[in-house]
Amino acid sequence: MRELHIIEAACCAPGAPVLSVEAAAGLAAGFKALADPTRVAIVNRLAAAGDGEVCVCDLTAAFDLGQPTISHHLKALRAAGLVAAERRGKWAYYRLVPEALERLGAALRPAG
Amino acid sequence: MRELHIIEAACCAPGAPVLSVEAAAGLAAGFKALADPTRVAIVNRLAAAGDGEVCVCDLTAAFDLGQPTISHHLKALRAAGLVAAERRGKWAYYRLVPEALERLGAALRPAG
DNA sequence: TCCTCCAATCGATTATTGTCGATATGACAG
DNA sequence: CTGTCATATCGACAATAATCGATTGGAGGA
Repeated sequence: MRELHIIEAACCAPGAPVLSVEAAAGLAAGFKALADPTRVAIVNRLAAAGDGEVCVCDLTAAFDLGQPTISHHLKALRAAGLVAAERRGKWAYYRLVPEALERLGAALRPAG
Repeated sequence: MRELHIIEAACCAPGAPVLSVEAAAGLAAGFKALADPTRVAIVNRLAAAGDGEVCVCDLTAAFDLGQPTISHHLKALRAAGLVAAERRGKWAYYRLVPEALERLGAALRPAG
C-alpha cells in the first residue's frame, strides 16, 4: 500500500507566485479608491473636463452630498495617487494623474 | 446694483451629466470587487492559468486564509460578474469573464 | 484689521466588509 | 446507505468606511 496516496494528487498544480503580495495590495488600493459611485463620477468629470481640471466648487454643486463628504472623497483619490490638487487663489482645482489610471487599466488588460 | 451678482459666477461651468448615476454605480461595483488584495491575486491567478481555469482547492492552498474566506471572496467576484464557476465532479473551477474586465479597463483608458 | 468665502479637518454615528468557526450541501467511494 | 472530501452558506465579531454637523485654515475684499 505504499503507492496509494499518489492517486490523491488529482486536481492541483503547484501554482507560481504570479503577483507579489505588495503588487496585489497596491492594485487593490487603487481599485478601492474607485470602489464608490461618487468617486467614479468625480474621476469621470475630471476626465471630461475640457482643460483637464475641475474646481471643487463644481463638484460640491454637482453631487448632492455635503461639502465635507466631497472633500473626503477627493482626499481618498489623492491618497491613492489618482488625482492631484492645486490651489489657485480662493479655489482648489483637481486633475487626473493619467499614469496611475493607466497602471490600473493595464492590470485588467493583457492577461487579465 | 442690479448687475452686482453677475460677478459672483466666477469659477464654475454648468457641467454636463457626463456619466449616468447607474453607470457610475455599476463601474464602482466592479471596482469594489477588485478592492481587496486577495481578490486581485485570485483574478491574477485565473489570468495566469494555462488552461484558463483554476480549481478552488488551489486557491485555498495558496492564500493562507480559511476556506470559507476564499469562498466568500469568490462569491464577491462572481456577484460582480468578473468570474464564472463550474462544478466538475467533486471540484469547482473558476475562470475569468474577459468582457467584464474589459468593461472596467475601458472606463480607465480613453478619456479617463 | 475684520469679514466673507472656499476648502480641509475633526468627532461621532451608522453601515459595510473581511475574517473566522460551525454547519449544510453535494459528489464520489466503499 | 454511510462515510469522506470539497465548497458553499450561516452567524458573529472586529475593523473600516461613508456620511454628517461643527470647526479650523487661508485667501481676498471692504
